[in-house]
Amino acid sequence: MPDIETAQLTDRFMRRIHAQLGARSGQFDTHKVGPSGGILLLTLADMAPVKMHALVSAMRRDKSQMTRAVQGLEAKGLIERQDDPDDARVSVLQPTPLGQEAVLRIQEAVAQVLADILTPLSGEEQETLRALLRRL
Amino acid sequence: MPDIETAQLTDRFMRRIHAQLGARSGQFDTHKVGPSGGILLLTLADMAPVKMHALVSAMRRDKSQMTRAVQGLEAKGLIERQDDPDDARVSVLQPTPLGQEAVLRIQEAVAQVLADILTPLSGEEQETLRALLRRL
DNA sequence: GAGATAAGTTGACTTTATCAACTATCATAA
DNA sequence: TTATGATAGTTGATAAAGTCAACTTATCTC
Repeated sequence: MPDIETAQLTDRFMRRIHAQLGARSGQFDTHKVGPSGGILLLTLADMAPVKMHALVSAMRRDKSQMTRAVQGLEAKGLIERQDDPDDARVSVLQPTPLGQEAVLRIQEAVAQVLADILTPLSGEEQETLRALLRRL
Repeated sequence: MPDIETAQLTDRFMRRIHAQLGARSGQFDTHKVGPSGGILLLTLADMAPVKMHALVSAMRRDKSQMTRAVQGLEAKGLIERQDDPDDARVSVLQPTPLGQEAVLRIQEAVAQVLADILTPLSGEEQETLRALLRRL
């Protein structure tokens, strides 16, 4: 009884979110951070102040990719980095006020899209889904 | 109560599957179809015989991308296409015997990875997760 | 202090995704 | 029945993400 379906379903789910966000990106992605930069920014804001390697493992991205993504957000003035006083190797990241505004807009858009996609499920079921995913 | 988390969790989940499959791809991806070609092949086999546009909407990919992916699998001798007698525009796809073997190997690998990642959940919970995703 | 390890960065490259234009076929309705 | 519009698939060009290895600088451990 091999479970392939879960992977396929998850893939589809992700694609739907992605597609719907793309469709309305003009309305909220005022800084053109794109889907990848978007989730990064949200997660970063959520964890701020956060060190890069923490983000890398939290988001399961390659560190080289993270470097470039962070540089992008930094160049747009959405986040800023400080040196960690305890360890000269690490950068500590956090959103700028401008970044915070962007976060709010993106959050709202994502929440809306998600609410939209999740409508087939009751509130309770949505919570169940979240809870299950959280445990993985 | 904006739900951002579900998107983040799903993203992470997908990345984990992806990473673990990549790690052992040498053991099962004998035709180098890659992750994208892999899921495509599985889905295709699952729906076979299937028309391209059906695959496009089932997998939520761009049709141009689908064209190229299909050409790739075809060039590797894993799938074959026939003309639909009822409509000269459409191609009907299905795996070749060689493709079938590949499907089995990939299925096994995906199932294994998934079983691995889903261990924190009980069998019942895994089924719940699948059921919820299926309804989206 | 001498490796061994970790945090980031950079470079080169592959894989996916996106978007518009185009061909060929089919569907319909005046 | 033919003009019009839609659909299936292909191609081209380009952009966005991901991957992998090499490298620098700093920290840790013995």
